Amino acid sequence: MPQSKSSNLKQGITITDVAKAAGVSVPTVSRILNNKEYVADETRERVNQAIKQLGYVPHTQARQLRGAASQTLALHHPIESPHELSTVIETSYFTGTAEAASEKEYFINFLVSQLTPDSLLNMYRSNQVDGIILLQVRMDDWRVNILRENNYPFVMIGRCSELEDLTFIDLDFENAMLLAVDFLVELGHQNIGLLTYPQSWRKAGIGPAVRSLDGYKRALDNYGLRSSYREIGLNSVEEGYEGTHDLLQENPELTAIITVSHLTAAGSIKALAARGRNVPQDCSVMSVGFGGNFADVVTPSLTTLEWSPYEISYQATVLMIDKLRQKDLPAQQILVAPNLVVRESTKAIT
Amino acid sequence: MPQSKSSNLKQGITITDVAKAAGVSVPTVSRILNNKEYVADETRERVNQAIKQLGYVPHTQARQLRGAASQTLALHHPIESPHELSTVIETSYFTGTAEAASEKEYFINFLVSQLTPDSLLNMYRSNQVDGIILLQVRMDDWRVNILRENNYPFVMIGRCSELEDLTFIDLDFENAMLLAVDFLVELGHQNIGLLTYPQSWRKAGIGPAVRSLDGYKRALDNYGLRSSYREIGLNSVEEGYEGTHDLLQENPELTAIITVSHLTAAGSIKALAARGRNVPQDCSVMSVGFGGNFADVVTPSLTTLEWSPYEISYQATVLMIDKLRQKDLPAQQILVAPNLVVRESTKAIT
DNA sequence: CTGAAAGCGCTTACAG
DNA sequence: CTGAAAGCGCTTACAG
Repeated sequence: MPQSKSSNLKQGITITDVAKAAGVSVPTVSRILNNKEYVADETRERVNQAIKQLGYVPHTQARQLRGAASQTLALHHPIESPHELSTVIETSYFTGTAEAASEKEYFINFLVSQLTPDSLLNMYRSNQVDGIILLQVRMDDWRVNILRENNYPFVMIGRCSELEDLTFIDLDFENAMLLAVDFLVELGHQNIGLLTYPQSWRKAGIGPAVRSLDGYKRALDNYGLRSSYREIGLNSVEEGYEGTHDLLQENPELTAIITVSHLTAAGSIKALAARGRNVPQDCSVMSVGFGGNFADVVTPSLTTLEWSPYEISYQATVLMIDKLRQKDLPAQQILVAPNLVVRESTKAIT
Repeated sequence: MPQSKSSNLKQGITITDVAKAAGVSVPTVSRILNNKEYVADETRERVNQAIKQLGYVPHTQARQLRGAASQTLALHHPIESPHELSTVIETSYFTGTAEAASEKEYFINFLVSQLTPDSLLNMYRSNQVDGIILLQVRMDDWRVNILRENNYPFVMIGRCSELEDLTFIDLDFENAMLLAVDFLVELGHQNIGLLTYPQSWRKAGIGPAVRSLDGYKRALDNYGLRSSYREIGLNSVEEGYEGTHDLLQENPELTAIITVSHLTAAGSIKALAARGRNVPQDCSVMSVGFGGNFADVVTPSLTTLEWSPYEISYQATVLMIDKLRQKDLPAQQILVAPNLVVRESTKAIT
């Protein structure tokens, strides 16, 4: 097929062309495009043939103009540097969201630019999005406050403190800690340490940080055990390494360590090795966090309590779309329990 | 602020409202919005005030309707199941692309649905996208063929065989293998094995698979060394584990193994340990692939030749946008060399 | 420097 | 069941 000049690329086939070719009016074509009733079968067929023959595709923006929705969602993680984003967000968040959106014929935008209250509202006002999925929600979150106030649709992955009428799906961190401690106690462990989220996160009211520590403390309380934890970074092996040294300095009796990321768990195992303690013979290590390939890469492979970011983001996206399509839907609030996957890094006390 | 009913949410402030408030005509507001010349300073100020006061934001779709571009890009990886996508694509691909697009005021869509020739063309015809960034390009790639034939703009991350007038950025796999072998030979290694991409990939003409093996063979030839490789999967520790056993079965003399993913490298180290060979004392292992946290998680930490998917996808997106903005730009063709990061898994022969 | 008019491609009432 | 008319929110020539 010979190529046409690039100048006439943009002016594609329009609905008018189709109408002409089929010998009908434009509204009739529109009706057929939108599967409305009251169209003669014979007409429908003629028009569909014209559509096929001309290779006609409706113009996305024109369809959205009639006061209609943009059919677009956005996913937002509040982080300053987009480059950093790669280290804190799982690929599966993107693919889960994209997949659900695609299935329901929505578009999805991933917001990476610094978002201000104004630019957030503008997303809605400019009809760029119909709804936004919020990640990394704080107990008191400005995004939630402003969207609620303006009555713009959104859902949270995570949750804030005032939840009335709000739709969210969250990982049940508190319960996860209870499960982790239960698991370890059952193996005979009595000295269980924790390497958890940074103190700054907890002070900033970031859910996982607050709830993980709460859950851990509560679990140890239940068993009458002594707590022993460090609040550290979670995105490097290094931090797990140092945190473990500090933890053992403070409490050398530890026979089990819980971490909140697979990276710090790896560091923990390395630090134990450096102190002549093999995992799992001399100390158990388990990680509470997102699944993925990390757990198998570590030696010994990591016992985990894990969530699937794919499933969660997929579900969040479905919640968002349901909410948009059914205005009167009551708020949905979902807490997801993690799956226990026992690998090699934990062992019963003998 | 009291909440309004959801029914009047959609009808936002329009350009007409602004024009009225400022006492000017609609085109005048439009000119100011678009920074055109010939506007009296006094008028401009009055209008800007009205805009601010009303919280006006232009309607995205309406702007795009005037025959204009959609200002939207898409990223496409050809995979059947979107769920699988999480395991083959790095987060940084998304964030690098999203960041570059955002900076240049483009939107970006990540295509996860099964794409057919028709749906691919429809993306352009419906004005959903102005251009597409292609991942995982095959030597003979139907997407490339069809887009080239229709003269629609695209860029590749990777490259096909017929490159005339095509813009791409690709990882230089062939050179990477030369560098890896150079590095190991310099450490005194003479028996260097390779765990590379699946044979099916190579047969399908997927670039990295073809070029990595070529590069490896050529490098060993240069040094007059014997080649010894296995074509395996690259997305699990397991496959590296078994591939290494097979490799050593065939050639027990190996003192160094190159892998093409950090996951298989981890498996390789585990397999060597199972055979009583410690890394790096008894055998060196190095991985040629994407950077990220994996390298540090592995014990011992992995020596790598690594690329940054963030940088590469960022750059690809810039190439795409440049191409769209400057129609007469000549094709850009960029080959990226990997960075050598020496960690603990390689060692000189003593 | 500014406004009246036309039009982008489509959909939605309204007649018939 | 189908078409003529109006309009979505904006931009682009064209006058003045």
